[in-house]
Formats: sequence, C-alpha cells, structure tokens
Amino acid sequence: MNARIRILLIEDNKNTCSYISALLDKNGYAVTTALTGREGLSLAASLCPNLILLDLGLPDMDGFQVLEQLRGWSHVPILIVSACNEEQEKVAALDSGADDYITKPFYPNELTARIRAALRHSRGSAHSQVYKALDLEIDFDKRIIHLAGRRVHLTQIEYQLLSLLAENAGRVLTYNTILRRIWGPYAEENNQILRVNMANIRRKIEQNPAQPQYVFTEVGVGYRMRENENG
Amino acid sequence: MNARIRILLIEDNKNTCSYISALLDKNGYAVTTALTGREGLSLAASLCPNLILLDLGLPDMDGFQVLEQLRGWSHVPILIVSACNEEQEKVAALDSGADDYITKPFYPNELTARIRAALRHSRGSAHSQVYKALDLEIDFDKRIIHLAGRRVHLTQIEYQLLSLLAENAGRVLTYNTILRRIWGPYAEENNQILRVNMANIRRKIEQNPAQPQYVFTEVGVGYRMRENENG
DNA sequence: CAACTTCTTAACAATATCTTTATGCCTATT
DNA sequence: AATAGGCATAAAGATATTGTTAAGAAGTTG
Repeated sequence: MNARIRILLIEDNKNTCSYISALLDKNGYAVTTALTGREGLSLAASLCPNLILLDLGLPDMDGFQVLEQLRGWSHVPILIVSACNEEQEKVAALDSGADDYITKPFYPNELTARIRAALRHSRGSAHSQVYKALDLEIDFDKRIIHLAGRRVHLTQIEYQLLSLLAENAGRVLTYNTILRRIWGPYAEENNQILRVNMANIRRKIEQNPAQPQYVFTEVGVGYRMRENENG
Repeated sequence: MNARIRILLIEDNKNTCSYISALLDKNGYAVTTALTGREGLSLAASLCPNLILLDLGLPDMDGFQVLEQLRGWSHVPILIVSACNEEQEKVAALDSGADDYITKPFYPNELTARIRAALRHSRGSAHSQVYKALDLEIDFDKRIIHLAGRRVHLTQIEYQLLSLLAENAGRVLTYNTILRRIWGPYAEENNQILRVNMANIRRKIEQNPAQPQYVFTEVGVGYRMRENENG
C-alpha cells in the first residue's frame, strides 16, 4: 500500500536511459522516462514526480529551458545528469534552480545517494495531520483551528483539551483520563475545572453550546468528540 | 551593516583553509574557520552558521563523527569538501546527512554555486525566495527587508529571528525551538531575550506593536508569523 | 582609543489565562 | 411535584505570561 517514490528521467540517449532506469528500479523507485524536453515537461505536469533527473543535452530544446520552465511552477528536486564537466555549465545549472549536478560517467551508488539526499530536503514539507468534521478543522502541525474557514483562538489548555479529544475522536474519554493527560498524573479528581474549560471551548466552536455538534457529554463518564471525516 | 550569511569552514590544511576562506569572503560570506573537529563542533554550536563546509580528513577525529554529531542537533546544510573521490566515501557521507560532496580540486565558482544551492534548501518548507504579506517583504537572497517599499534595518539576531519565523510562516514555533535555532543547542530556556528581540522587531515592522499584523504570540507556546502570500 | 551599535539583563507594567466560587438548569428518581 | 446529583455558565480574583523600557556590558568600526 506504500506508494513508491516516482522519479522522472529526461534523457535522450536510450542506452543511458535504460541503464539509469534499471538502476533506479533496482533501488525501489518507480521510474518514468522521457526522451525529449517537451515530453519531459508534459510528464512532469501529469505525473507529479517526487524527483526529476534531467540531462541537459536534449534533441528538441535546450536543457536550461526545461529547467527554467519546471522551476516556473514546481519545487520538485531536480538533479542534472550531464556529460559536460565545465565550470560555467555547472554554475549556470545550479543557479537556474537545479539541486545537484552529477557528471557522466558517475558511480551508480553515488547517483542513488545523491537522490536520497535530494529527497531528504523535500520531505521536510510533509503534509500535516488534520482533524475535520462538519465546519471544524484542526491542523495539528500548524496548531491552528478553523471554524467554517475562520480562525478560532483557543488558549493553551483549551487547545490541548480539544486536540486530545480530536485525536481520540469517536471514543469516550473519561473525566479522569482527561484530567491526568492534561493536568498531570497528580491532578485532583475534580471535574469542575474541566466543565469550565469545556464550556469555554464550546462557546468558541459550537453554534449552540446547549446542543453541541462536536464535543458530546457522556453523563457520568466523560466527553466524546465527533468522528473524524478524514479517518 | 547587513547581516551576512555565516559559513563555518572545518578544514585542517591551512593553505586550503585560507584559499577557501578568501574565495568565500570575496563572495560576501562571513567565514569562520576551525582547524580541528572539536573546534568545529564547538563553533557550530556557538556561531549557529547558515552553512558548514567540512573536510573529512581531520587530525583529531574522524570527519564522519563530526558529521554525525552535527546532525544530532542541527539541520544546517553541510557540504563535504574532500580530496577523496571514492564511491564508498561519497555514499557514506551523503547518507550520513551531508547535503553535498565536492571533490578537490574543484572549480571555485562551482563551490560557490553549490553553496547557493544548499542555502536555497535550508529555507525550511518555504521554498520561495521572498516572503511577502501585506506591506512586508523579505528577500532571503539579498537579506533585505522592505516595509511598504521602505528599507528596514534589522540587526543580525533580529534578522535571523524574523527569517526563521518567515520560513515557517503559518506555523507556531515554540520558544525553545527558536532559542535553540538561534542561540545554539545549549541556549538557556529563558525567553526574556526572545521577548526583548520580538519587541524590537515589532517596533520596526508593526504599525501598532500591541496589535501585531505579522508576528503573533501564542501565549504559553511560541510565536507564529502570518502566512506567506507567495506560498 | 573613542564613538557607535548591538546584545543582554533586570525591573516593572500590561495582558492573558487559570482556577475558584456561586448559581441555575436539566434529568432521573421517588 | 419535589428532590438530588450531575452538568453548564458567568464572573471575579489569583496566577502566570508577555511586553516595554532603560541601563550597562560587550562588541565593532573608524
């Protein structure tokens, strides 16, 4: 079920193409190849690869044009693979937005290592976890809550409380569980503080706190949050 | 006047050291040099450089140890500069967390181009070269800040602070995260210094510091910067 | 060295948050 | 219908956190 990392290889030489393709395939990547610049640009758009290997010497258009067009709309890591070992060309490629430049002939393992290094960079912006139900959205990564598109401000305890419930959406959390998780293991078994906080949260996120849509009270037991629509 | 980009050069050969140092200086970087691994690690912590150039062959300790220790607490871009052109060593270095590997002898302009490429990556998830929101514009490349078209002068620390927040615009950065990223891994957990700097920044960029439009306080957690309109 | 900027520390003011208290509502039970 | 237990709400005081200012230390530059 784990989708493989997609790499787009733009290279006109068929021998090089199949050689690199086989190498990457052996390393577990899903490789797509393009033999021309045009084809490469089109595939980049439709495939949305995780990384692009680009040969600068292409038959139909200048490799730099491909590079610049790609950088016009995408931040995908681009590794230049070129037979040219001249300073000027390397500098130009790197300054045009290429992430790395490797000269042919290259060590196969060096190529894959450089690919791993390049992928490390782009993984930083991994998409975050989100709770979503009806009009409520909690972005745990950004620590932001939206209600019908509007920012809602919660205090620290309120946020902790609501996230705790959201992380266990659909499940009842007993008063004591909540108290211990938020006020620490030695918290008093006094729900009053919890009720006050719940009231404050509800005032902020529920249209009618008396008939809540997000956080439900299980009398005598605890609170339960509406199921996450994201799963 | 303008906060320059700080580069730490860890290299035991004095000739190489002064050669690279002069080259980088000519390109506008503020270079600090360390002749041993220990010195390099200590300087990395106190200086918080924007990039590190590391020679793997050091007198007092293995270059890989230095690399691994650095990666233990920092995501700073690390470029390996080595005389060794063996596949195994390159792969090992890249997989240990190095961002690039350049073999001596190298073209001077290639080194600086690779440095620029590596610095581009370090801009968190904000891959754009400029931050823009309302009247505020930060050009990460030129390290210049404009407010409604006027140049704003920030001190070194103020600039680091604001760009760190801008690189993570929309996300809350906790006080400790910020302290460590700017004052190094051994920073005290004391936000006073942070509050003072934030006040100074706000006085310079906010119309009314009491109702900030760019940098928001998340009480008990940290600071968050307004979303980048550039994405 | 002197003038200047920047950084750090400390004291105090301004806010925001947390907790407690008091009160009323609802529901189930007698 | 009365009552008791559990829950919700509002408001006020207590506590904690953050903002502001200023002065001196440390560092830079001419």
